[in-house]
Amino acid sequence: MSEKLTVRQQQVLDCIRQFQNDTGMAPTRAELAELMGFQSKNAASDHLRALERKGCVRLHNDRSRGIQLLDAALWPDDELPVIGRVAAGVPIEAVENVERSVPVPQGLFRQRPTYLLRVQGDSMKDAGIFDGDLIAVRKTSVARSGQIVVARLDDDVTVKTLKLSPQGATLMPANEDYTPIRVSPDQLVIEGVFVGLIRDAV
Amino acid sequence: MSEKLTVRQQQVLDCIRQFQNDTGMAPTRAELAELMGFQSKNAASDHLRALERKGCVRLHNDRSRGIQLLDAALWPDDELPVIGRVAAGVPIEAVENVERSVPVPQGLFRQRPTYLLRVQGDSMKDAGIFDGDLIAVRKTSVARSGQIVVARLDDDVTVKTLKLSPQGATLMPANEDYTPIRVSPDQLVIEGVFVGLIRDAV
DNA sequence: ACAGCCACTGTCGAAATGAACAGTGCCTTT
DNA sequence: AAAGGCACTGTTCATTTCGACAGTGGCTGT
Repeated sequence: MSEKLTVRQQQVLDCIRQFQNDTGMAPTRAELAELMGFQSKNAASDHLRALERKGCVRLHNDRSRGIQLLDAALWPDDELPVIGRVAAGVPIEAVENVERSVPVPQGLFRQRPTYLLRVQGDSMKDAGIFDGDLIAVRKTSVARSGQIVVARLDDDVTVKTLKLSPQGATLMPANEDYTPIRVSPDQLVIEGVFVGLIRDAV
Repeated sequence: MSEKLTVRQQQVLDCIRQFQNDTGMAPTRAELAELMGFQSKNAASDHLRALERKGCVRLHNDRSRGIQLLDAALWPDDELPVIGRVAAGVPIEAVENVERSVPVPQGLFRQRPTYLLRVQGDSMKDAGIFDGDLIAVRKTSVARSGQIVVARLDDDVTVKTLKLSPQGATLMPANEDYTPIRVSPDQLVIEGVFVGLIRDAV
């Protein structure tokens, strides 16, 4: 996107955000200078111009407190694809699999998901993951023991809790009607890790 | 919440919110008058004073654009408040209860939620609602049997499945360690219905 | 060495803004 | 019938606020 901010500029931006959070309005140049400890209001002006140039902020000419935070630019909420049924042998993110797409704002989940996956079956119901739920998945090929992962097993995509032990890897369901699946490391392909869940009530 | 607004006052409030959404700042009295079609900016001033008196807005003296939208009026288009701990006796949406706010895009849930509620306890774990989850709640005072509702019982807020029968209402937990709660209709206050869920993995 | 960015101090005038004062007419409640 | 809230018009005035101009010193890349 735009240029990187200097440390000072980031501080100024945070300061503006804080002020706006507290008072519901943007600071004037004088207030900003006061908050940042500047002797001159022009220091604030300079910073604002820099922030505008770098695309973080929009300044409305001749309007008091005319500082509009362009957080949309900083935190773009892109549309994430919803992966429905995954066809055998096809990469999980292939277009054929995309059911629709949903806007997911930055910050909704602490870890940014790469895509959403429509859950099929209730093998994870004791972990609160139900048939039809959307799970937010961060694409990665490594996972720690205990994480809920999206794994591919012989062209089949499944969601399970990963257990790693000296004896090998196990994919644990969270439903007593299902049995754990032992896998050899070379057979197991991690597609991503579970970072969140979205459920839509009927 | 405080006093009811007149139609005109509601229009003014909406106008302010719209302006703030578009420009990132509150309107001046002159701008507000222009937007509302007033010939005199004092008309805007009068409305602002009324809105302040009714608790919808806070006016910062002698500060330009010093209009701070309060509580319910504040909640911008797609930012929903997250209600954390609910203090006894306090309306559920009171500012004191708001933990933070989270952007929730239109269309993420089929029914638009009014707010998000942080779940405490695991009384609904068999329904896939876990401790710490955020549930999306649509504010309403009526609910159908079988819906998951947010109910208030003697200053206590609880999430349960509502069962209505000729004998009365029952709040059903989804966890065998908890027992159903029978309530008389006059004792039961429905705060809203469950329309969705957001979970953030650690 | 010199240009260019960064991070400031200090001053000034013009435009933007809030707030107070003085009215009007229409309601509703008492 | 009087009182009070609501919804405005119209005006003036003190402040606030922005934006432009004039400088300083440090640091970085070329």
